[in-house]
Amino acid sequence: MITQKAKYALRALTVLADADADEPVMISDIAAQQKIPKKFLEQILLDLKHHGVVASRRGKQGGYLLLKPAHTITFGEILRIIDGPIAPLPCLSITAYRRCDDCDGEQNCQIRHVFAKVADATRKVLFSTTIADAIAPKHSAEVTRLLA
Amino acid sequence: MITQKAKYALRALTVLADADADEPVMISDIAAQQKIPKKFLEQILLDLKHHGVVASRRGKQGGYLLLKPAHTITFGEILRIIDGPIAPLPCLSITAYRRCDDCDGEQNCQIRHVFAKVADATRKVLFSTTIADAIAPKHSAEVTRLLA
DNA sequence: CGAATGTCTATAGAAATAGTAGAGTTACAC
DNA sequence: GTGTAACTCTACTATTTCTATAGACATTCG
Repeated sequence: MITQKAKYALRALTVLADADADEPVMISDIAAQQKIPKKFLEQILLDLKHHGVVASRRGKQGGYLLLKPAHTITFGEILRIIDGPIAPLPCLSITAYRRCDDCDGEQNCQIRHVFAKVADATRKVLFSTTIADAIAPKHSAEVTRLLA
Repeated sequence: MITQKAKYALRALTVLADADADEPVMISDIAAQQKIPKKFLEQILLDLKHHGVVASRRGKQGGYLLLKPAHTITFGEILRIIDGPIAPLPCLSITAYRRCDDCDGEQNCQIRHVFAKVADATRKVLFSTTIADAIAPKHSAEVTRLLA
């Protein structure tokens, strides 16, 4: 299961992707439109900002906007930022590798082989699907094919 | 990430699969061999027993054994028992479906479409890989093909 | 009988999740 | 140049989940 926070993040990004590229969208508007607790959303967007996904303008007429085109923002990228590693086992994580202290010998680990396949399959989907695909489902098959 | 508990469960099952089909293996032996806290493993095996995966014998010369052949016990089945739903979203779970209260209209949910693909890909691997595959990695490709 | 083994329930500490609170900073409008 | 509407940042909290541990009980074999 992905966290609620990740779901909020992805939905917030679809709102930004739907908006004019140069028109900031206020946190309150995103929160209202997607039924996200406003203060919680603040944290999420700030996090995304610190990771270079979105930009913000302060003060009146402020708000958030995408820092790069929607079709370059993948689901996998966002999930990594919000929920952490994609991999089902620490010893299979690309970004946060950690040895399993209870299994000796990764080559021999009977579990690892199976979950390596799971991780591959999951990554294939998550990193070939973008925010742009999400807001234009009709288009997604085509984009997926282009990125394959 | 799968839980430590699920990892323990899968590893314990590989031990049972490796043993003689009619020779019960003691909890202590499994725990020692796989470095699993014994009392924790007790709970896990009991849980697996209640779900019809393993059987047990009490008293001296007691222990646990598989209730069905190793090649019929899938990773997905075990993960469901120990960790719960496979699906990344409650509204995509087969065994524990729950409506997302914040998204109105599942057909329109932009997130759901993507994670449905993730769920499919994950299930494909998890339910076509068995404990038998885990203990005989060389054989796994063939079995996977047969089950496909 | 008695010792070895599984059964069951309860408890507990640590971490993660899902928020909430509030003081601070910036920038536009007037 | 002031006020106010917005984002920024840190801290706090309640709830749940995870990872065990403890101990009394039941069963079986020798």
